[in-house]
Amino acid sequence: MRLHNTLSGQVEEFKPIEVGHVRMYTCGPTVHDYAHIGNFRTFLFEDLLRRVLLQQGYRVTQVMNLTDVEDRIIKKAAEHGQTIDEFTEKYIEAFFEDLDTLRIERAEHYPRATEHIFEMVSLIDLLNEKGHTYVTDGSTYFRIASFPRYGELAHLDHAGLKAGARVDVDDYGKDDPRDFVLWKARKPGEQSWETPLGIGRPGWHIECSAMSMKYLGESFDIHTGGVDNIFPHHENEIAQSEAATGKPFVRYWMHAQHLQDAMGEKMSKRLKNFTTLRDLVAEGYQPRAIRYALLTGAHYRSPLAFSPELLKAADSAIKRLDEFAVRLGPIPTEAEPTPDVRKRWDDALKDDLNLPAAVGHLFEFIKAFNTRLESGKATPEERAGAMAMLRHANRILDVVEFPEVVDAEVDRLIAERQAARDRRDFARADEIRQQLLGMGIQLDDTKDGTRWKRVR
RNA sequence: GGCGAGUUAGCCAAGUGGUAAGGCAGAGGUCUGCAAAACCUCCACCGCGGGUUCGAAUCCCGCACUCGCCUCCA
Repeated sequence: MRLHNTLSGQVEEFKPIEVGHVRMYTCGPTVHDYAHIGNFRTFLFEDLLRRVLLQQGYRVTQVMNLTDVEDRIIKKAAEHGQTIDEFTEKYIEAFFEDLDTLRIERAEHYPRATEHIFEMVSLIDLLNEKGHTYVTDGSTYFRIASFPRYGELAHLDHAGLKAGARVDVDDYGKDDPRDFVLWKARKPGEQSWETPLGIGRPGWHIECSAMSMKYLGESFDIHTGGVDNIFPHHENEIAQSEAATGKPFVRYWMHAQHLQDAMGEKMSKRLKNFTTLRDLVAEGYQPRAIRYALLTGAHYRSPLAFSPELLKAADSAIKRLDEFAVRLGPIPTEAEPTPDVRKRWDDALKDDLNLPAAVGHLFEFIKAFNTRLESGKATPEERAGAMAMLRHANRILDVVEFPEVVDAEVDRLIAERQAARDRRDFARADEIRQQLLGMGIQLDDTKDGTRWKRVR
């Protein structure tokens, strides 16, 4: 298995620290609003990574944080006259609903920042002891000058950082503009925690270090997020984690590219050019088409422009997969996937999660196998293998609807209609077809007889 | 200004040295009581200009354009 590592900028052979067990931390949502589909592109990339690792036989321990204390949350909660918990509850709930809608597998842990204040304070304490911090007006800062390797992940050198640095955009004082805040002193009206560091609240970056190390250890395998997290968030995580433990923090950093709007601009809350999952579902798009579009529309490291056309193409492609399943019919699933196709599929995914290529191989196979089915050459064994292959692929894609095994009533009506057709009573035949359609069953007449499938 | 990614058919997209996967859309055909599906066929000289090579979308140089990051945005 090969994965792209932002640290080296290269695709590298993946080897977990513990043989057969992958520990990964996936940066989760800030629950100040509904997540938009750009956010979900990243979460789907992480779902892909998780599923591929599992399919490769790894045990996976995945942690996804819920950032529930942050500037926007504090501001909005105050505007609503609510506590942080009251305000974020709705969006946390919505987030999990959205994960289900997109069939994103659950991680093992979803730690919340507000429930790990103690761990964060402990970590900051450790940084204090080791001389990486300073305090100004009750806020604690990380001194970047104390961590020479700073900039390694984002490939920025200190000089470059200085050139790009702006002066103090927030209200907190720093010795050096590059430094970042670990603990923010309480400001009037803000929810705060009373700790040995003073009354205040944690900075953003420290939560991920504290929570990832709590659940995964001081060194773990994979840490993911959107590319916008590379700098400063992940860079800061490395600095504070490694400064505290003296150990390598993360071995493989993986980042998903952005989803763009139809104009090719980054989708973001700030630009107000975003779409939520809920909007799309309300517009009548199938969730599985959204899943398919975001997952296969482009390799995860390439930008993807989102458009209605993309969704429509996804919808049609899924229908083709459904149709293939219907055509193979309800058959046993114990068979092994068609070997050569399986190999091409697996190899593509093992090559830095190249799902677009894998899907290409799958469709190539489907096209060829349809030809065999058409000519009547496909053996029952081959059909079983093809079905197993489709199921194998669908363990990653999770978009196909497989035909149900039997439905006696449907079979009876189909037989009755066939009898009508045999005596050329097409009026009766069409009547039965309409009747079944009313039951959500669509009939397809083929050379091999009549097939049926459920329609929406 | 610094760093990085990218430019492949109408749209999306894979492809890192041997003369372009796949999906969507489109055209024609086969099949068919009808419908739908399926199948077959057709549809790209890979941003521009040089260079290396027997041979380049793939390597090198230059140019153009797009996008991202450069302090709390997945």
